[in-house]
Amino acid sequence: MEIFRAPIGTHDVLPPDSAWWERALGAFAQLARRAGFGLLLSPLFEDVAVFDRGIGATSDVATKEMYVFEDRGGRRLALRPEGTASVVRAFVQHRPVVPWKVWYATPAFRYERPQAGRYRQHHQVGVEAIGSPDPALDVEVIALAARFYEALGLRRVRLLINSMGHPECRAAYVGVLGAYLGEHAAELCEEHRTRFAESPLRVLDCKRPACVAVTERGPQLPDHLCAACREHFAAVRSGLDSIGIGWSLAPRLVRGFDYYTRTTFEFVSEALAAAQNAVGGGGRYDGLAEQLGGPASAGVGFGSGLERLRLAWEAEGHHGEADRVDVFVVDTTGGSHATVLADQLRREGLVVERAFDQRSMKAQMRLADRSGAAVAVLVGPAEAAQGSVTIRDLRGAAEGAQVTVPASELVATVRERATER
RNA sequence: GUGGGCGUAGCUCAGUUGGCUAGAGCGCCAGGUUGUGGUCCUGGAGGUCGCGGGUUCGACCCCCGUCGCUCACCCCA
Repeated sequence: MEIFRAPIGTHDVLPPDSAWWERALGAFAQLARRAGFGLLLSPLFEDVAVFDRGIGATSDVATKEMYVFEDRGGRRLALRPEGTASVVRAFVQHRPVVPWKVWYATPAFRYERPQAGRYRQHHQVGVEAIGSPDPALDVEVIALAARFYEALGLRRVRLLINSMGHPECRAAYVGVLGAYLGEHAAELCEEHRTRFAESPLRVLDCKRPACVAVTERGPQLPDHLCAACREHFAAVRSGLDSIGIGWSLAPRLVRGFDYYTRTTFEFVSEALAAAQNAVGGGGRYDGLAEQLGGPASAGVGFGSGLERLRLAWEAEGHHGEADRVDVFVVDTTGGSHATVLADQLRREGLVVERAFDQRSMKAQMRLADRSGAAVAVLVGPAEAAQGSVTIRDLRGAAEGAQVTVPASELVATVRERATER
């Protein structure tokens, strides 16, 4: 019999590692709600065109990394490769009151060769705010991301920001950049030497030393913005300053999706190797809703990869903690008392574990110890006969001490002893 | 899609120039006399040596293929 494995590039997250995921998702949900973002649930797959038109039919993600399939009705669908396009599609479909602020947590799929920090299915949390060009919204979105990383305990995450302008001023810049690259074509890397004209902006993103040397001396995006875009960008930066969020200007930061306008940003972890150091990113996409058939609507958002965040978190020296157990019920009379006692204690809000399969007392005590429980509640023939329970401290100063009390005093006694640590 | 490294118990790995019923540590299970965990001691379960083919008297060890894992490039979270 063949043993099945998770498909290539995918992975299971099991306890105790999954405890970190619970904390991360919980922290994100709380921050998003505090900032007025509501949860959006949307389908994992969409008409391929949503992504083609959304993230740009020429981007790598759309051309060679999408999980495209046909359903039984002949519809061409794709598993979502990122979060934003689906949200904007939902916006266009439902036309909610603006600004529409939503958060999401979702898997994302990209058909590419897996490596460290890169998977075929990864998971993102993010927010989108659609319907307003106000730079205060850019600030709110970026701040949410920054506070999220802080909440996770990440200290070595840096914010890089840039502005790509609106379509007109960007087009003007692309013209200037293209001309400049043409003059220095011979100095570019092998790939871009002949291909720079197809997409001059992509050259800015090239990490090869040759291209970096040329582009860092060339015309810079922020210097070619129109007055309105310049003003918007300045407002975003001063907004970040006003709440103490540090940033670095990254004039050559051009993100992989075609929909970005004006503000673009990326959070990178200094604890991770440069190849996969981006833990989150986003920006404005003021033309995207229109692209998907909706009204002209500004929008801004970000997404963050949970696997990357976990890697960064570990690289910063954090380590996982097991799920906490408050009480372990040991029952040597067959297990029926444990059923009743565990239920009673759980209804009191305590985290309660117990043994199964009628194991020996020694085995149950060993499990109790390994569970990390503060106290064990023991029921044997003697307790069962007299309607009492024995409560034993498993850790702390009183470790090893135990008392036998009437069953009616179970909750009070456990509370008193379990909360000491 | 291209290239490098690796594939032996649940996990981390040993396994001598191919040759006795394939090992260790950890983990797991059970004991160490009277109902009580952590340390210690003893014992036990658990492996088609990724899979298929080839060379050989004989292969975990050599050759070929294949699948998988991993790292890198591209790009991204």
